[in-house]
Amino acid sequence: MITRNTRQKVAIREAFEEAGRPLSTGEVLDLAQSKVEKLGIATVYRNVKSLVDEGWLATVELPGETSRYEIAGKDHHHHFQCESCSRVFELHGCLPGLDRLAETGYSVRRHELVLYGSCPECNGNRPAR
Amino acid sequence: MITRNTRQKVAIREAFEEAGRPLSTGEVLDLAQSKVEKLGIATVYRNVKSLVDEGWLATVELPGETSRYEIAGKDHHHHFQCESCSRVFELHGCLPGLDRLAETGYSVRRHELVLYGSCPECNGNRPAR
DNA sequence: ATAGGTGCAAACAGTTTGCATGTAT
DNA sequence: ATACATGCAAACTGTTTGCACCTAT
Repeated sequence: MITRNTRQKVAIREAFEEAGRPLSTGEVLDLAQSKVEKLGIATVYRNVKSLVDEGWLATVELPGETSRYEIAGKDHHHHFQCESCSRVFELHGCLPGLDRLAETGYSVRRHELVLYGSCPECNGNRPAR
Repeated sequence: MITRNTRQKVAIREAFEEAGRPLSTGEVLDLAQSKVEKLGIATVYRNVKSLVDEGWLATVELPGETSRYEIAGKDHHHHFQCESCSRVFELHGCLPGLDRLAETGYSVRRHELVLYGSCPECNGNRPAR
């Protein structure tokens, strides 16, 4: 499928590049609306979906949370969610042996790990925002 | 709050006891409806909530999935979701050092780990259902 | 008898879709 | 020029709530 470079799609891509962390559709809307006044939520959903289809974005699913999206192509990693500001951050690396937690009979294909706590900003270390 | 032992609440508790694995509200409805014909989904939600409040159930949140609920009081553990039948199973134990994945500045309070793959039944080992 | 629970339908939030209009190409 | 994208509103799904009726105590 041919994909046009509309103002809204550019703004959405920039939102991710500038945020440097996984974003929810709501966060994308907020961030991109500062560049495209009348941006609608449906357009955010449609563009995020097409960016995922194009392989430019990857979906980040979190327990009990609305999906986040991050720029694709990164190595295997997991995420951290701040219990105070709800923002999601990328962690690096993983631990070996996680898949061994399953008993005989189960075949494990992948895993997801999420850490929760307080992010550096909410922790007191420079609330920049 | 006083809590009555209605037919529907008893049926819901039994659904969990008989299933032996975390259940979604939809699964609870299906299972409990075989005992209480006209059970409504709102009643399931209300009873599940009150069982959680009473401490009899614990909420199990999974990435990109609707919440499951399990009988409370178990030791720290994680879950397995079958990618074929979508059912969720309980794993036992955990691995040390998971929280070390966070960089300096983050304070980790807890974590969630979910393994994905194929459950024993879907794996071929006796599709009992 | 009566406070609390149930069932149904309406209300809600997040997400998706239909359609007339707008716009990259 | 025209096929694809947008914005708005309606539709959908999972969950919650209002309300008249029901029932465990």
